[in-house]
Amino acid sequence: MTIKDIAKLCNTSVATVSRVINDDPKVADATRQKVLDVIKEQKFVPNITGRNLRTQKSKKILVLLPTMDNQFYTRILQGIDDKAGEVGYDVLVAITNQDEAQESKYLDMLRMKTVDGCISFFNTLSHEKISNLAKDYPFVQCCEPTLNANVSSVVVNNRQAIYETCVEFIQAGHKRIAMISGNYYKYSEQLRENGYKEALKENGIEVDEDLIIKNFYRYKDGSDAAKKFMKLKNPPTAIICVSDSIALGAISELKNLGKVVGKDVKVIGFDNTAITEYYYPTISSIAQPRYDLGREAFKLLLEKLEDNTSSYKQIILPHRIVHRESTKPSL
Amino acid sequence: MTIKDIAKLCNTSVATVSRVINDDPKVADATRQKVLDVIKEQKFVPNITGRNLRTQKSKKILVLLPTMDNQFYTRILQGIDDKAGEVGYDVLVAITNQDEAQESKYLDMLRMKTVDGCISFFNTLSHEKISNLAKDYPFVQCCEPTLNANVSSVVVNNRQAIYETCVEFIQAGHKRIAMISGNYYKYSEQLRENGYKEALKENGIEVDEDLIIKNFYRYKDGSDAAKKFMKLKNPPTAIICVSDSIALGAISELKNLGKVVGKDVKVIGFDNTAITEYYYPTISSIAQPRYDLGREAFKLLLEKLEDNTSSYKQIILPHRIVHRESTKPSL
DNA sequence: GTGAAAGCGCTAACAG
DNA sequence: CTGTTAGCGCTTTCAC
Repeated sequence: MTIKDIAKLCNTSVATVSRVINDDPKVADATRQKVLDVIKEQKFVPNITGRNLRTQKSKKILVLLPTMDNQFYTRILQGIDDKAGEVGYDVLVAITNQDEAQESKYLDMLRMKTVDGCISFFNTLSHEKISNLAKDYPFVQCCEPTLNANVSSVVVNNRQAIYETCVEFIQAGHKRIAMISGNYYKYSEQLRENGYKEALKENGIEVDEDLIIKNFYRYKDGSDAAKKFMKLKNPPTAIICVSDSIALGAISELKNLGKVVGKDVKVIGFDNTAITEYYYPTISSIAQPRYDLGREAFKLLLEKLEDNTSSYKQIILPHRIVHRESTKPSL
Repeated sequence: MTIKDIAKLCNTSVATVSRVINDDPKVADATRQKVLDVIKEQKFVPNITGRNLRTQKSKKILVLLPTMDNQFYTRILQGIDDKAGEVGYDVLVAITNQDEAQESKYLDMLRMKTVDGCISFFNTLSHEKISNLAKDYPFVQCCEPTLNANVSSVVVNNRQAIYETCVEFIQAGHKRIAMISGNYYKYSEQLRENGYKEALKENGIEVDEDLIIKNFYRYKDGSDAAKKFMKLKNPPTAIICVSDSIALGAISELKNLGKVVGKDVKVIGFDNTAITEYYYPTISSIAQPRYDLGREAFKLLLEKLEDNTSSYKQIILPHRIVHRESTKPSL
C-alpha cells in the first residue's frame, strides 16, 4: 500500500495525497476529507524511507554519553526519547568513554548525514571545535556544556544548588563542612566547588583545603575520602558529595567507623538516583529534573533541526534539595 | 558524494560500484581495487536511506520492554545494541507497561514495516498469537518466553538456578527456607518456585505455604514479606527472593527487627544488579549473563532477519550464584 | 565482467 | 486547487 494506491482509490493524484499527508492547506476540504477517509480505512502509513530519501533527512538523532555506567542517564534518555518520538525522530545512543577518537567517530555521523542532529552529555573537544560543529549541524549539550562554546545547552544551576545546600548546613550550626568532588565532569564539578566555597566565605567560614577531596565517582572514592576526613584533628560534621555513589561510599565508611550518619555526621549526595531511597540510612540528595532535562534538550535540538541558523541558547532547569535520613534529624 | 560520483571518478558505472560495495564476486580484481581506492580516498559512505528504500528494509529492530524501571535491562540492551550495531541495525526501544493495547500498537510496527524485527521481554498475547506473529515476522523473546509458543527465545535456567541455591541452603543445615516470589513475570516466577519446591521435596523437607509469599517487585514488598515471616512461630533462617529489590527490602526489615543478616538469617536475591554491592550487608544474588543475553537474543533475531523460515530455537545461558555478606559467614 | 535503465515511495517544482 | 513529472541514492535485472 503506497501513496499511489491511495490516490487511485480517491480518483486523485499522488501529489494531492502527499499534500494531505503533509497538511498542505492548498487542498479543497472535500478532497482532503475523502483522502483522509481512505487513509484511515486502509490503515495506510506513509513509507518513511521514501520520505527520508526524498527530503534528504534521516530522522534520527544521536545521543552521546560518556558512559552507560550511570543510573543518572536512563531517565534523561526517556525524556529525550518520548519527546523525539512525538515528532517522528528515532534516537540512537552511543558511548564515547571520554575518548576523543571515539567521540570524533560518532560526530562524523553528522557529517555523513547518518543522523540529523546530536545531543551530547560530554565533550572532549575544544570550544572552537564545538562552536564550529554547532554552526554546521544541529547540536545540543546537556548537563555538561563546553565553556565558551557557542552552542545550545540545558543544565541545572550547579553552583547555586551546592551553595544553597551549604548555606543550609551553616545555618544549622555546622562549621566543619567537607566536600567530595570529582576529576571527571570538569564543568559541573567546578561550579559545585565554587558554590561550596562561596557559601563558606560569605558566612565567614574559612575554606580548609583539607576538607576538599577530588577523585572519581566510584563508591570506593567516597569511602576513601570519608576515611581521610575522619582522621583529621577536626573532622567535618557535614559532607557534601557530587554524586550519590560517592555519598553511598562515604556513608558506608562512616558507619564502619561507628558514626551515626544523620546524627553525628550529615551527608548529602547529588542526582537523586534510586539508590538514595534504598540505602540505610536513606540518602539526602540534590535532584535534577532528569526527565525534563531530556525533553528540553530535545526541544532545543528540534529548534536547530528545523532551522540551524536559529540562535543558540542556554536553558536552566530548577534543582531540588531532597532531605532524607542522612541529613536528619534536623540538619 | 554518491555512488554516481564514485563511478565517474573510476570511469565505471554505478552498477559496478554498487557491486563492489556489496561484495559481488563478479567484478574484475583490477576494477574492484580501483573502486575501493577511490571510496577510501573520498571517505565515501553509501547512503543507507537509498539502500533501504531499494531493498525495502528499515534496518531497524524494536525492543519491547514491560518497564524501564528495572536496572536489569540496561546491560541487556547494551548487548543487543552492540551486536546490532556490528551488522548495521538500529535499535528502537519501547515500553509496554504490560498493557495489551500498547503492546499491539508497537507490534504493528512489524506489519507496517517500520521495523524489520522485534526482541520482546514480556508479552501479554496468547501463545497462538505469538506463534503467528513469529511465523510472519522476525521475532525473539528474551527472559520471559510465552509458554507453548513457537518462537525463538533466550533464557537462563530459572528452575535450576533456584534449585541449586535452595540445595546449598539445605546442605548448610537450613530447614526453614522461605521464598518471596512475584505476581508479574509469570513464566520465570513459576519456574523459580518449582525449583524451590523440588529442592525441598527431594531433600525430605515439607513445603510450607506460609513460607511462600507472592507479590510484586518493589522494595516494600520485600520488607512486608520479611515482617510476616518473622511473625511466624517458626520463622525461616534463609530467604530466597526473585529479585534484588525484594531482597533489599527484606534485609532492611530484618535489620530493623534486630536480626543480623548473614548470621541470623541468610538472604539471596536475583539478577545481581549493582545495588547488591552497595548495600550493607552486600547482597548475595543469582547472576544472569545480561550482556550475553542481549547479544544472543540479537543473534537469534538476525537468523530470522536473514531467513524467517529458519527454525526457531531456545538458547539457555548459564547463571551464576554470587555469594556476598547476606549469606555469610558460611551458608 | 560490465553498463543501461527501471523503480523502490515519496516530495516539490511547475504548469495549468 | 490539482495533476504531471523529475529525482532523492541505491540495487538489480537484463542485455551485451
